[in-house]
Amino acid sequence: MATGRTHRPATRSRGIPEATVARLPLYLRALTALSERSVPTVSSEELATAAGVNSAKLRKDFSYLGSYGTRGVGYDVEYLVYQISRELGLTQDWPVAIVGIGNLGAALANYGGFASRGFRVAALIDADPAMAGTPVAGIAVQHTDDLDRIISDNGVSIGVITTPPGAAQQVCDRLVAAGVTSILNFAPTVLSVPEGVDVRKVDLSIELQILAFHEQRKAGEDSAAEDEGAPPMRATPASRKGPDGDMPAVMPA
Amino acid sequence: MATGRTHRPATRSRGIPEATVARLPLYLRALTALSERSVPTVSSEELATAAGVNSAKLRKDFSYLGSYGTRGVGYDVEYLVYQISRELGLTQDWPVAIVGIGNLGAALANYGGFASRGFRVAALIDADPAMAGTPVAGIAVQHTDDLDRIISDNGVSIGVITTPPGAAQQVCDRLVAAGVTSILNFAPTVLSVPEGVDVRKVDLSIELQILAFHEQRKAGEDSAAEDEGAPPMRATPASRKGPDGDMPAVMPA
DNA sequence: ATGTCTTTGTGAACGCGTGCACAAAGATAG
DNA sequence: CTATCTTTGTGCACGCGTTCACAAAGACAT
Ligand SMILES: NC(=O)c1ccc[n+]([C@@H]2O[C@H](COP(=O)([O-])OP(=O)(O)OC[C@H]3O[C@@H](n4cnc5c(N)ncnc54)[C@H](O)[C@@H]3O)[C@@H](O)[C@H]2O)c1
Ligand SMILES: NC(=O)c1ccc[n+]([C@@H]2O[C@H](COP(=O)([O-])OP(=O)(O)OC[C@H]3O[C@@H](n4cnc5c(N)ncnc54)[C@H](O)[C@@H]3O)[C@@H](O)[C@H]2O)c1
Repeated sequence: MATGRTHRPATRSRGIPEATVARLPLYLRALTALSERSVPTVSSEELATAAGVNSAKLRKDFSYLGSYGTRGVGYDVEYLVYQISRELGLTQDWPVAIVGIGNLGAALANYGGFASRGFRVAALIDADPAMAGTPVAGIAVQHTDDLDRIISDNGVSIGVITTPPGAAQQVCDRLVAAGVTSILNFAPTVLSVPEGVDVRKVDLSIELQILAFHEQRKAGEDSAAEDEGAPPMRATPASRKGPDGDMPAVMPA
Repeated sequence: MATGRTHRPATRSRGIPEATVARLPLYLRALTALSERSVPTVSSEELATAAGVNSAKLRKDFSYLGSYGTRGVGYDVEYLVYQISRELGLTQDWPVAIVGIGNLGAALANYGGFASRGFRVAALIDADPAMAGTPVAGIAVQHTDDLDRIISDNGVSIGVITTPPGAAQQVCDRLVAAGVTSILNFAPTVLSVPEGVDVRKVDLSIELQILAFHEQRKAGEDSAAEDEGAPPMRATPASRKGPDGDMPAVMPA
């Protein structure tokens, strides 16, 4: 088992804070909408409202990219769209491979907004031999055996994992070995990757649990002193187990 | 149009930091796996590795919940599973409604891990009349017209939005009006909600763009001085400006 | 009971992100 | 050209989150 980094070391890329990078797509989306309405310029206040952020934060974010605004006027929409697109690397084409074409993988493959910004679904890969050749979203599913070649041939550097949790680490290792350096992981698994590989995870279950936490707090504020059930002192509280298992799948021994 | 909060004011719930809350599900998942292997106790070091975090961070996180560890030994797995579950509100049942049963909505409805931790898909709602009555994942899809009643009848407080972006705000407003106070939004839209309503967003496009940014950086490190294409210098000189009339496009009127 | 050894719980320092508040910059009018 | 007005760009302070490092706490052996 590879002793890889689990956490990316807060790269602080070229002076642009990570938090800012995460907001750039938000600005870009709002700006694109303005562009489509042929709005020539926009103030930081207006744009901030559209993006749902503080205007000072937005100005500071833009200041990391350079001084693209005009005082007294605002920002030129088209110019800013171009600059942010370039900064995010959206002016070039990014071939993406999706591994695990089940419910979620198929939905992603069918997703139109996927390809709208330079991201192109270059390959669909699944371990099920029965799926090989079957077209999903107009693309024939290919078998895992050829993963290495598929990644190389298409120059894929971004991989999307939508396999069951138990297979995620293995798939991840193979993707990385084949040359993938960025992974978007939908499986509820902590992935270990070598230095230099970025992993971002999308975890529906975690999101819901965070919501539930706050939800419980809201409900508990009124009925303050609520009796708690007896905490099991060293007992088995009938742990409910999911059908999916939700296996973290990290560390075998 | 309601002037709702877009940002939750960093509630700082009962002294537990938001960052800690976001990690609790991660710990819970690792602990559940240990529990299924009948591992009785675990040290902060081991658990931290399994969850992919720093051990000091984990201990500090747990310290917010109370002193549940034993020095020299570690943490009792079962007990900790129970405590975290209770803290997250997972000991109770959370009926969830999914609105917009398309590619993504159907995938979510079919997702088993959804129901594995107290979250129960109570209703599927869509605006398409043709879908009304059609069973998806064993549940009949209901029409948007009955949204209000469906939410009330099932006591739904958590709503999931998987409609097209244009419909998201409207659906959100109706959900909130019906009593929903937590929303998980998959549509690429900035939602406005009144105070007291939590919104979390899952945005695939943003994740990919963040990956692309770092990917570009990695690639550009070697081929440093790359010539940029001609940036479009100021398209329209802008005669007419909409100071307040031009709405930023994200929120449909 | 005493000593040793392991691991927790936390004080303290540090760095990052956020938001205020304002001076500088430029547009626009007279 | 000068005055006024708008909006950017940023210095600064503050709070949150992270991490180090270690004393205290308990288990376990003798
Ligand atoms: N469906 C959802 O809404 C949803 C939501 C959140 C998270 N997830 C997670 O996403 C993942 C996929 O979910 P799903 O509902 O699509 O599951 P699924 O069972 O429908 O699809 C999984 C697919 O992966 C393929 N697969 C299995 N092992 C593989 C391997 N080693 N290499 C390549 N392909 C392999 C299977 O053949 C199958 O087609 C799971 O980890 C799940 O926990 C799903
Ligand atoms: N499919 C994906 O993988 C994916 C990924 C990321 C984001 N998204 C986003 O998720 C959303 C849904 O994506 P999708 O691919 O499932 O789209 P889809 O078109 O397949 O499904 C949308 C569904 O919403 C229903 N709908 C439309 N207006 C409605 C309304 N007012 N009330 C209730 N239902 C309504 C439609 O009838 C349809 O069934 C979109 O906003 C999309 O941008 C999808």
